[in-house]
Amino acid sequence: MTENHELPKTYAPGEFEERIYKNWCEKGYFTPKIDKKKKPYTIVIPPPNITGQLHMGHALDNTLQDILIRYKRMSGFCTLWLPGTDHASIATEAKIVEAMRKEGITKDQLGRDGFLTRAWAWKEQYGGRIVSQLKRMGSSCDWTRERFTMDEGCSEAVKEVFVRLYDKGLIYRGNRMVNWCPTCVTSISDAEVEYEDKPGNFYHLLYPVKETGEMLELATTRPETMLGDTAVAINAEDPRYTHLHGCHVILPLINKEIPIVCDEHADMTKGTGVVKITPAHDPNDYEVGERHNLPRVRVFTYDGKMTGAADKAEADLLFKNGTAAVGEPEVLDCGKYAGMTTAEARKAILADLKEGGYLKGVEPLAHNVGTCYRCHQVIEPMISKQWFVKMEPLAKPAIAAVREGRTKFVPERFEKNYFHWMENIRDWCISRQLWWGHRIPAFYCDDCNEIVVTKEATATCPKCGRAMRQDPDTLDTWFSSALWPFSTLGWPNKTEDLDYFYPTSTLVTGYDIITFWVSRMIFSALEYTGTEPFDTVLIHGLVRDAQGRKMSKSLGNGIDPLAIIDEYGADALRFALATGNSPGNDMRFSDEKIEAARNFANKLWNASRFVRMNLTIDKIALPARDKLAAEDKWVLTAYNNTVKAVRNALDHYELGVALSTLYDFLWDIYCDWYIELCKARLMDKESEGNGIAQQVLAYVLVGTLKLLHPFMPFITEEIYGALPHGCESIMIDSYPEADDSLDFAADAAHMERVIAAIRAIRQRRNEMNVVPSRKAKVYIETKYQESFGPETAPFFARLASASGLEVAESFEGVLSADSAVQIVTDAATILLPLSDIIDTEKEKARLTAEKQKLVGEIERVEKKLQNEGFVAKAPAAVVEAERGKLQKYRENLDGVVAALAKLG
RNA sequence: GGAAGCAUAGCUCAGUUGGGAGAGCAUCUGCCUUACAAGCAGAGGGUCAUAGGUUCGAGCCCUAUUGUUUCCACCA
Repeated sequence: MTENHELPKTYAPGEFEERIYKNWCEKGYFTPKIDKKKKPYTIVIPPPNITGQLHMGHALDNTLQDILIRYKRMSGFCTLWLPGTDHASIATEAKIVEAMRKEGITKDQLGRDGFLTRAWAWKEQYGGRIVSQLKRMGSSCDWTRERFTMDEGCSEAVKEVFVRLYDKGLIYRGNRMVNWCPTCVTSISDAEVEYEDKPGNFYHLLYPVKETGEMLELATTRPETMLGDTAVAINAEDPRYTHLHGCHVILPLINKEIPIVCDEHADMTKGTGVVKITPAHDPNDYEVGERHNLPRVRVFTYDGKMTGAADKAEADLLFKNGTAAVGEPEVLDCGKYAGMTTAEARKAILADLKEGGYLKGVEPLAHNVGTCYRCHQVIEPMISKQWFVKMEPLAKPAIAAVREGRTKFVPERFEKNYFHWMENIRDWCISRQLWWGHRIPAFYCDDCNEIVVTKEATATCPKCGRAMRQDPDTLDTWFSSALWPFSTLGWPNKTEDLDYFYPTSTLVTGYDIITFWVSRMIFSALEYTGTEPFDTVLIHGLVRDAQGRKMSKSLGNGIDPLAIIDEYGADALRFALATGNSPGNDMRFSDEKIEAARNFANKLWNASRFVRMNLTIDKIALPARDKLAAEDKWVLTAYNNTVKAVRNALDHYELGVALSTLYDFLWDIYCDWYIELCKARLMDKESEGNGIAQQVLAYVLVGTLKLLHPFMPFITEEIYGALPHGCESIMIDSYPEADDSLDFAADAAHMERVIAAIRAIRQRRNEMNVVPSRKAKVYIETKYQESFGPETAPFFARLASASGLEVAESFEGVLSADSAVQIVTDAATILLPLSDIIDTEKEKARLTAEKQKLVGEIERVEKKLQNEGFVAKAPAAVVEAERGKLQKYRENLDGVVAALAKLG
């Protein structure tokens, strides 16, 4: 036990948060010692991007994780919260390229090695920033185990997985339709495409039919793709076009003959029922092309321009020397359009179509177009040679794991999202045309087209012995994130950490990355480790601004968590994020919320200061039960109920509920009532009661601090250190457990009567505008005289402006009705001799109104109790509670009737 | 087109086995009552979106409707 210290007068979190965090680190509290006798509890952090700064989403995510991990640590688990960061390939590369652009340097000028050197320097510079920001939040991560998705171990795991999947036939390379971002110059996966509504036009074109000479009308939103058309489709059932089966159209502008095919894709109910087919630049058309064996003609370059002679020559060479892979598209020399951007080409082509009489009309049309989730530019469907993961065999066990409850989502409804995605899954495009990331471990022989996939850094051709060339592409950043729960614990090696801490316990993340990340971790873990990666996925929502808008850079409405910490303290920030937050729901962050949080911290601080000031004991030990006063038993009962409620809420991931339970207990029960009730005993230094009050005050306070510690780690540690304490730090002390020997429900009822009387007196005095400085004697007529013993007199004096207390069965003949205000509760009638301000008529009216109300209540309850269905079917406890209510109402009514009778 | 969430006090939101609705902020009244004015004591304010249903009993469960948000798919 360290020496107790005084608490400064004002709550100033800036004074102690940093010191406390440093001490925790130095003591090594965050680093678990593997103990086979203890149960492990593991959380792996969702690794923030190295490009990032801490934002409110991180703050929420990490607050929730820290609450769980601290709760479990104090509950005796061997806890590991494993931190780390993500290389975020496309996001980081984009930032570095942008920085280089400002210096006038391009990637090609720098070269791959030069670029990577620069990227690692970037990582060194910015990667640590977010870590130090997490520390300011109070996150109790084990920093000795910090990882990075591109560190040696994680990279090893990535290679291992790639090779295994390739050998198993679950990774393949092929020409497929992919989402292509011409701005980032890379493919992106389906999950990375975001659809946005953009205004556009519907262009009605006319294609001449070769055999009949008629003009066939069709509509398109993207006329610039027409040069790549290799067919026109109609529906076989469409009576309008039966005569065209087997015919051809002449593609305008380039006079190319292409067939009319019958395909289900052509929808008779839409437009003219005719659709142009561009297999190289539209996913649906691609499939039509597959079904009808149509040629694929590419007309766009990978950086968003129209193809020209050089592009055609390059592609033709592949076909000529036989190195073109299956599905390789032909390339068109777009002639006069070559080199134009797609936007320029659209304009030029439309002008030419119009001139040739091939443009029938234009109508405006708002439509949804896919955009890149990083740069928000329109994505271009392209045929491209990429690496894919075959998803179906991997998805099946992942679906079963959740369906069978081996991994649970909280709240459960997110399972539906998960199933929907998993059950409709398409193969995962994992190659990216980027440099920053895990390079694909595939090697090619330029001579004999041999492919070798290996974990080695180099390869020689097994056929001709020539040195092989490594694939220049890197892997989707989520490929390494998918391995995070086990790669960080040492997999594929059999490490002690992996053996003990894996599978992990809880994953905490936002609903926005369930498909990107959570689902991929689940199928990856099942495939490689044979077990699900975590027991429970706790999903939280987004943090929005005070108006409910998403926080975003473009709106400029982001709130910086670090600025909040500077102004209000990390505990206040954590409180504001945790309180009222329910799983899966978005929340708003506002000044009012953070101020309320800070006020609560201040309340706790001052209550503790008060207790500390009055403390002369140096060890906390609950006094013998028979020494306890009624108010002690009352507060201990409430405290014990709070322990139960908080633990129950935490065990069900209802962190917000747990916190508001603590808020209510600390503020309403402990501060507003119990401390006030103790003041009399505390002032009387000589009495036995003084020591008793100290003990109970301290016991309940320290217990409450421990309950609060996971939510507000700094302030609770600081106060704990100033009070008699059992451990060198609150964070390694034990979390309170319910103790039913502290349940004094029967004795607490006495206190409830006193409190009800005090409340009634205050209310009456307030209504009558009696200032607190005017004291009045309190006469209590009651049949519960043992509840209002002489020891309660100071309560009335202090809390109800009483100048004295008299208790009797009746004061008939002592006080007349017009000389005292009559206040009726169910346990007592209270008389206040405030004769000069009594208005008898008003008193009558008030009591009559009360009587009416009580009669109504009694009728309602009686009716309920006479209902046979209710008495027979409702639980006994509910029926009993109703009977209790009825009795209270009746007692209350008797009092009111008697009071009225006295008034005449 | 498919799915999900939300709709409760003026505002922001809690309300988990269905048993007479709560908090914070705001408003009004009165208090420097020696821990705290970032506070204390009180007050007002709600057909729990609408319409049905199940039940002895519905804010909570079921159905439909309206408004709103989000996700997924598609839009030639």
